[in-house]
Amino acid sequence: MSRQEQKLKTRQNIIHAAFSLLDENRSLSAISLREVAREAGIAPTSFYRHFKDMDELGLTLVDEAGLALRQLMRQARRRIASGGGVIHTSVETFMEFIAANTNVFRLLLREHTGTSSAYRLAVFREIQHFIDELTDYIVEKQGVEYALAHIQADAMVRLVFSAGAEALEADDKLRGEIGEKVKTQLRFVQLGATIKR
Amino acid sequence: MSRQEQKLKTRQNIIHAAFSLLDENRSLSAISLREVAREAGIAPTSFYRHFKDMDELGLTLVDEAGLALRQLMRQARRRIASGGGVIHTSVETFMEFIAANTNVFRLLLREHTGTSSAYRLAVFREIQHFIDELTDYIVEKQGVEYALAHIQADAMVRLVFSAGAEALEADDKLRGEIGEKVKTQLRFVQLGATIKR
DNA sequence: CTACTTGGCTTACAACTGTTCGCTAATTTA
DNA sequence: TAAATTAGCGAACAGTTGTAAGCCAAGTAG
Repeated sequence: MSRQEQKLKTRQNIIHAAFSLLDENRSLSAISLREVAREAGIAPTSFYRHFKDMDELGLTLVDEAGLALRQLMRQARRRIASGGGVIHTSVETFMEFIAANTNVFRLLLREHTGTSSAYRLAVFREIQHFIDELTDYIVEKQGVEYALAHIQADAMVRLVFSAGAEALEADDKLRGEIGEKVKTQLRFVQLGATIKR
Repeated sequence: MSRQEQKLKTRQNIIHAAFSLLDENRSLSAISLREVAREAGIAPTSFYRHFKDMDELGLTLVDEAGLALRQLMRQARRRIASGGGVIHTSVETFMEFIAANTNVFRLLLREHTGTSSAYRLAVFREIQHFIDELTDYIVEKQGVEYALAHIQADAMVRLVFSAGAEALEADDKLRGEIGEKVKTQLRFVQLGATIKR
């Protein structure tokens, strides 16, 4: 294994270790450099060969989470194209994402209202990107004017993220109910935004 | 000053000190017992004369915040009774609350998705109470059936809290825009929930 | 007046933190 | 092959943390 390869692998070990520490009781600001190093199987001082400090690692994790979010969007669009209601399919896809990437979603959710303004901003940007894409979709498919579509998309994304937060703590049965509830709420928003007045 | 009075006063000093430490960069889990003691002007060990540990103090703070939230509701109802649109008045009242009790709202928001499940549950209950009250109001005023009213209230509260989170980081001008946006979103939800189908 | 209770203090300790320094061993470059 | 680079390590540092033990002084109860 070449030097570069080895270094990259260790770097990914660190990232993976950090994610695994972000369970339901820990936020980025609550995990220590030494803990991450321990979990990654390296000496504390070796951490510095890969990241300047914990903040730099944290921003990297937020980036990774944002990447996962964008993949989620693409997957949802693929599914919608192959039939099925838009709201239904989107919510189902989102709920599956949360179940499969719990700690990734938890990171976004927690740091969105967390103690580091840099993290907050980074997460905010990722969510904004999410809203923008949905806005374009609504303009295209529903023929709503842009400003209104943006407000609609904003509401929808907020409701879905909020439902996701609730789902994080719920068991399978409850998750199903949460999914149905948020679908109803999204339909309310859609109806309210497109109704002739 | 009697012994009881003195003790109560110190206890409130501690609570006040804790709130003042909960600025934009600190959560409950990020403030230490010693810090609170320092800010309250007592020795670290004296803290134990009033609270078993930081968790007990934290739950007390959440309770206090919940109390403030209920006062907010009462104030909003009073204002609505004396005229003005329901959505408009509610959002304005809420935004004023955030401006005047920033750290209190921040506490609720942060611990809602925070690292302590006890705090999360406590905040969750306060918000649920908020939703229940709004549900009753909707049933009474709009004549919507209970289940539907609850879903509507749930969506509205989530949107308002989410807007509040955004407002926390915004300046006055942006806060105004956020207020207008969430009003529009609430009207969407209301329209969508009450429309004849 | 005396005895008791108790809020607050000082001292102390072990655990943990981030970070500096200098070394080693192995890959890469010349 | 010789020289240079560098990922990783161990030891050590000063700082912070929560909390235990014991003392004191002042309010309270008899």
